[in-house]
Amino acid sequence: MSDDFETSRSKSVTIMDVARVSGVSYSTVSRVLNGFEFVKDSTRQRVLAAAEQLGYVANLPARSLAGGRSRIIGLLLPRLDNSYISEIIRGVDEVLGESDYDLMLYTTHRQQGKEAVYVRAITNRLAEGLLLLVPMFPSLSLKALPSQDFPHVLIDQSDKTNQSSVVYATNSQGAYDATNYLIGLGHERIGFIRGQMEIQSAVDRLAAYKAALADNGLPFDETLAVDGDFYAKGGYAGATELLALANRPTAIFAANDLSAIGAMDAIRDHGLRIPDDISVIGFDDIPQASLTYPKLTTVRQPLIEMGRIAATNLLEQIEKPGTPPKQVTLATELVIRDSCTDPRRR
Amino acid sequence: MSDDFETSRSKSVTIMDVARVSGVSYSTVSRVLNGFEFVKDSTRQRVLAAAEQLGYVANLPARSLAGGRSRIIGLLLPRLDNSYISEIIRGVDEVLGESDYDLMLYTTHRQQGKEAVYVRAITNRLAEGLLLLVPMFPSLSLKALPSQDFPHVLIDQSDKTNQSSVVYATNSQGAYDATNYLIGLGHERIGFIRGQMEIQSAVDRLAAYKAALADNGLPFDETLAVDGDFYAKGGYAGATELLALANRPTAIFAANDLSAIGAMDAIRDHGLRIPDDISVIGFDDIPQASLTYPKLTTVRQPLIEMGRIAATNLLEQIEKPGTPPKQVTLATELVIRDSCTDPRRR
DNA sequence: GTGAAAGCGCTAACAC
DNA sequence: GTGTTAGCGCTTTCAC
Repeated sequence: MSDDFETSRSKSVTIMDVARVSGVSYSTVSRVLNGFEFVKDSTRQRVLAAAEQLGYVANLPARSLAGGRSRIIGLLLPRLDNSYISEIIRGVDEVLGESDYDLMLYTTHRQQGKEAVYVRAITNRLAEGLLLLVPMFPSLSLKALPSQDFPHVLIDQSDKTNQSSVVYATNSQGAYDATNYLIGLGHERIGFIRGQMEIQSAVDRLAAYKAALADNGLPFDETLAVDGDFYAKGGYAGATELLALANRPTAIFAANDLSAIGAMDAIRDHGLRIPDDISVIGFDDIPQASLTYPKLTTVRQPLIEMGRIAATNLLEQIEKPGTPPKQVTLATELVIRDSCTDPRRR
Repeated sequence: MSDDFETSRSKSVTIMDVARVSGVSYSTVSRVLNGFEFVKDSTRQRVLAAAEQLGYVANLPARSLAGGRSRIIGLLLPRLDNSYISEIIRGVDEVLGESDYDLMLYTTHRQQGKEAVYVRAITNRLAEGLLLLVPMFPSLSLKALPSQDFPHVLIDQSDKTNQSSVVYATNSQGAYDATNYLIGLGHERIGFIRGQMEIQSAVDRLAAYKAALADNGLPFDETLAVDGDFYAKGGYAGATELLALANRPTAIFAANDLSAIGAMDAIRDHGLRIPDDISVIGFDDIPQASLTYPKLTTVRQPLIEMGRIAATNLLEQIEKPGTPPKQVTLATELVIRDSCTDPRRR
């Protein structure tokens, strides 16, 4: 009974306990635990042994508060409900798994605009670095950093100021390639389902679509570019709008794969075949893209790699203060599968 | 310049600052910030205004250390690389998003066996509660808890001791239903691709497969139950093994959808058609399952719901200490799509 | 090399 | 109702 009480309720072991057992002062224990160099080897061994024996585990809050390293990095993102984000997280996690940093995950949910509050909470002695996947208004988050020097990386964002490390993909080139591919196939009326236009990649992709049209001497028809939201639902609605057009398009370029998947559903619900009646192309190449039927042709964005690079860069900033911000832009790649064909073939 | 310095480098604002500005002691500030009742309304207003004006943000480590609420809950899981896990996380996140708890995500990666260390680190004043998605050796993690009373929930795990809150699905019933369905279709030689047998659900599913066979007077053929790993790779290998059999099965029941997807690839690579030549059924109903071609028939496990229930239960334990552990088992459901058919039809 | 002591920002008795 | 005070467990000068 009393034994039970001891085991379950006894306060956790602190450096004081380790100090007592190993017969040194607790500041020496702290030194050993932090890998401080100037400690006699025999003392070090003794302390380590005592810590091991006692099952010592550092109290992170105490360490953080005292100005030590928390070994926590924060990841701020809007939500978790799509695999575009999951893929990026995986990349981050892979890198963190090899280092010994832990991940604090913050999702802002619908609390849009709350980013600044989160940023301040995370950076307030909690995390040593921050990964920002804030598609909407990155500058708001940036301004909330305690200083421009606070280690941070913006993911899927390009930077106009060169003040922050960023990881981005060639959204413009990718969207240009996709449009060009469709045009090359023989399409002249290409619908475009937009992403959320508050997001930079959505803007870039739409602009590139227009540019490709123009470069090929094709007119930009306002009615062919419809609203979307980067989700299947918006893709469905957008495609439905497009299909209702008197002179409907022979191909649809959805701003991302999720929209494309929604669009495919809408097309099927209208009794049309893909790609025979209408071609569909997406963007991102999320894992689902290769499983759809027909398999979705899309523009691959190296999501895992983006997460990995962002994390690697962040750790570098943390380990080597003063490392200048780095802007990385990764290449996208057109992945041709089965959802597009020559419109004249039908 | 000096202004810049001020904004970016100045120490973060603490309750001391708020106290000074609002002209009260800092313990009063603490009271107001913690929603303590016995504070004069006018003081409360003054403090709140000062906090707002100064842009005060709580220092979490300090609060935790002082014994206050960290409002962090930990989620310990093996890895992030499949949507089974992503779905559960989404459920957790949904609930947390409505409360004001934040999520600390720990992935043990390959560091198998390290769970205990993580558990102790997380529970050591850092998090107020812990969600455990530790398929392998749950008891190891459980033993590392500071006490049995520490708020925690085991996800996708059933509990023999009734000491912990758990959320599980009816794996046995689900696997039984799947096997029965195949038998009802007319299959007599049904291959089974196992999951990792250190995991309880893998064991449950295999046992139920055997039970269904027996209940239908069908023999259990050892060579028909092959190794798998709950991933596409293992599913591919398992199916390949099955297809090489002299008297190969007419249907394959894969222990989860990822394995089933791998199996489908193997089947196609062997030049066979699904479901005409061979039927395939999975387990989980991850988002990809409805996108495969043909669409995968599977046993649906309510993953998001499991995450949601686990989080809800955890918060309840935190808010109302003394709440007894709760064992929740959710129903699985056979989702019939297009990957299975009558073997005599071919 | 190692110990002593201050303090990180906050909560929670305890006074008044 | 509100102020005073003692820690929470740790890092980090500063002595010796």
